[in-house]
Amino acid sequence: MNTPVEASPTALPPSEHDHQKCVSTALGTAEHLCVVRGVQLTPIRHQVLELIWESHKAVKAYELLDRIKPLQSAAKPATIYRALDFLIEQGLIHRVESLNAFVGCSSSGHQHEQLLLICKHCHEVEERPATAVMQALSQEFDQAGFIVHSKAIEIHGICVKCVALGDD
Amino acid sequence: MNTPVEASPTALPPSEHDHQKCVSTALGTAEHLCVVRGVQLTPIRHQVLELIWESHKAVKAYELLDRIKPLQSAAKPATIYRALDFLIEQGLIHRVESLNAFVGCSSSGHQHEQLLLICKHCHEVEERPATAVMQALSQEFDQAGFIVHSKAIEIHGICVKCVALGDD
DNA sequence: GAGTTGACGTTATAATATAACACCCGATTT
DNA sequence: AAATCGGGTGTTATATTATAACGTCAACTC
Ligand SMILES: [Zn+2]
Ligand SMILES: [Zn+2]
Ligand SMILES: [Zn+2]
Ligand SMILES: [Zn+2]
Repeated sequence: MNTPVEASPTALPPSEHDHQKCVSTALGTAEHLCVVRGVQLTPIRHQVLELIWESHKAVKAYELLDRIKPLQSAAKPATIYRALDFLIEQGLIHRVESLNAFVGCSSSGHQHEQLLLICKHCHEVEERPATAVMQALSQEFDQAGFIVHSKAIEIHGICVKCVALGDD
Repeated sequence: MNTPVEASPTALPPSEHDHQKCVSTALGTAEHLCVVRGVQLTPIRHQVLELIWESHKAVKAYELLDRIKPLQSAAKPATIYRALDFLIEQGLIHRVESLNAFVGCSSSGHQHEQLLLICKHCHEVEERPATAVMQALSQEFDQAGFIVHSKAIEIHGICVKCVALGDD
């Protein structure tokens, strides 16, 4: 019961939802965390984060490059990759390994390394804490004697919204 | 053979183990499955599978390309990627998404989409069924209304062998 | 024996990512 | 103030990973 500020950023992910709120919450949290941590959310980094949050879909690095050029005409691959590295380090975005793409983290500052549910139809990515899964995983690691550094749990399929639409 | 055909292919993964047995079991199983399925384990595909099984480490596509050239001097990227596509389709290898690399499947023909434990120190990949985890996952998907097509569960850290050696 | 299919050869290029070095600027030190 | 330092960025080049497109050949089929 510790954080009043970051109540429930994007509990429901893709639906008819107030996406402006997703964006403003994500950016607000990011700004706050960076101040607290004494790291710089520079204009470039902020813009990249904003571009990533334009939707709940995972975005490719070169797509971001194209989209940031109107704002940063000098942008080159390194520009984007450096911003992405920063945002990942700060836990503000996730890299989706199985897509070589990036998606906003909807629980920045909270528990990380959640499940990613990736819809093949609408391409949106839903993040879920899945505590039961994580507990089972911990037991598995203990059994295996494996010391975890990081997890990538990426599930591809059809999201509930698209299932409802009959797209499978 | 003194054991039933697919008894325990590589239950223990990286240790002082009879790796020749890993290899011959994997290749034998592959040959058998391809016959049963009426698909062709051509020389190129067989060689690629063999090269992948040289160790329990995940191997890069271009590494395979270099290593197959002595045998197939005409080999080009497409040669390798086509063989890899086939082997993945047949469930004989896994693509390790977070490494852009490939590793032999130690339970070909059995249940798939297991946990991959990837050691940052020795780079070996251990595959585990982790049934408790998979059950918890299924429940999670039911709750989310998500229809699964495929899973990539990749855990990075230090394996039990390297922990024992004090490398963490 | 014409048509179809699957595997492979070959060339080219696309897509993803990093290395290396230079410059700027603001903060700290002298 | 001058020197120093570090973080962020600009810039060029290159490395790494992956696919597209088209041709050939051999086997199988009708
Ligand atoms: Zn939203
Ligand atoms: Zn969907
Ligand atoms: Zn072995
Ligand atoms: Zn290890």
